[in-house]
Amino acid sequence: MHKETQSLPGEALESSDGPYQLETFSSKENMGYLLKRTWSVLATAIDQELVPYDLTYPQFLILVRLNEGECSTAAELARVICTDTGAMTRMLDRLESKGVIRRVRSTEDRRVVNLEFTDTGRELVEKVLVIAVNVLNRYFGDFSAGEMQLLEQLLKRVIARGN
Amino acid sequence: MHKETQSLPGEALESSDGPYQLETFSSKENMGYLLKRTWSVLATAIDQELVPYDLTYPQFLILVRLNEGECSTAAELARVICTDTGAMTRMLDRLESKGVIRRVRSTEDRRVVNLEFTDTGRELVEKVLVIAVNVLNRYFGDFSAGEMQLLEQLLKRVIARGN
DNA sequence: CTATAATAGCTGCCTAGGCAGTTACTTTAT
DNA sequence: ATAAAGTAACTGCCTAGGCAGCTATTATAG
Repeated sequence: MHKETQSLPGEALESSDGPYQLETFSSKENMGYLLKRTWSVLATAIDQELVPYDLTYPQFLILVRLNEGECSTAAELARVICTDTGAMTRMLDRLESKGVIRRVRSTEDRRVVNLEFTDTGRELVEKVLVIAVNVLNRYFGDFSAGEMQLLEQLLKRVIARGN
Repeated sequence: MHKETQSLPGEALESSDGPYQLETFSSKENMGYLLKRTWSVLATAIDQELVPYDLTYPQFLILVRLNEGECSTAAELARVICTDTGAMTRMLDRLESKGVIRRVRSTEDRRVVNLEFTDTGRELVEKVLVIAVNVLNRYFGDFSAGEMQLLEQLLKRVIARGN
């Protein structure tokens, strides 16, 4: 069952006013498409520059989070990255098999596995962080501080609606 | 090999001015993260509303493109969706096995396979189009026309830089 | 006309995320 | 103290996209 729309009796189930209308909806002009494309441009650019380091963009994101120190377990990472623990387990498998992180079972709470950088992992983060910053600057280089702030606020309004 | 940065000799390989700096970079404040989250909010909302129709958001996007009539083959869809033909083949496999589209080998150019809606497929698009419009309106409902236009322009500037 | 290039669709192999279920452990509530 | 609830990590099964390579067909260049 899908959500009831508060339409007039006999009307089609469109209703809901806002910027979009059924008749003028375009698959290449709507915000969903534009957001996906924009993100995709950044992600593929970063991905390409990470190839020499044998890292993907999603893998890079994990390393950055670990490096910031607010997360040290799979469950915490899953929460901040907004993914599930199952996906995270496999993500960490890949990073562990690449030798950039290590799993260390906690002694205080034996359910949790603490994550640590290996030496190569720690060196790697420093190097690849620069890449992400440079790519972002390449694509947002001609944005003024005001424009950055504006874009940020508009996006955060949407995010806030989705919890 | 990664791109050369035009840094001063002896300097770290940061350089490249723009909104972001290595020291202040935050994994949860940068535009890459915000764009991903924003898109994700919309995508999961639409995905959830599509569950009763046994469709996913990516599948929905294909149906909308076919419905708009500018694409009728896998290669054309792959181009406009910005994916590869391999992924598209499998996407269409799923849609065909669900009985919403049909593959019809072309007689003019025997390499191409033309895509057609089945009757159930055609009915389905009409119904689910409303859903996407309503979700977009739900998340952008309090955006003024000017704000929509502004957001659109900012995003398009980034997209334009990535070809 | 024929060799070459380009194109359409497909396949295998990889990363990656969503969902449901499982096991081991810990917290809480009675 | 024990039962119930919650939590961490993991697994299997699904959709989905990126990349490389393949075949059949068509277009192009000499």
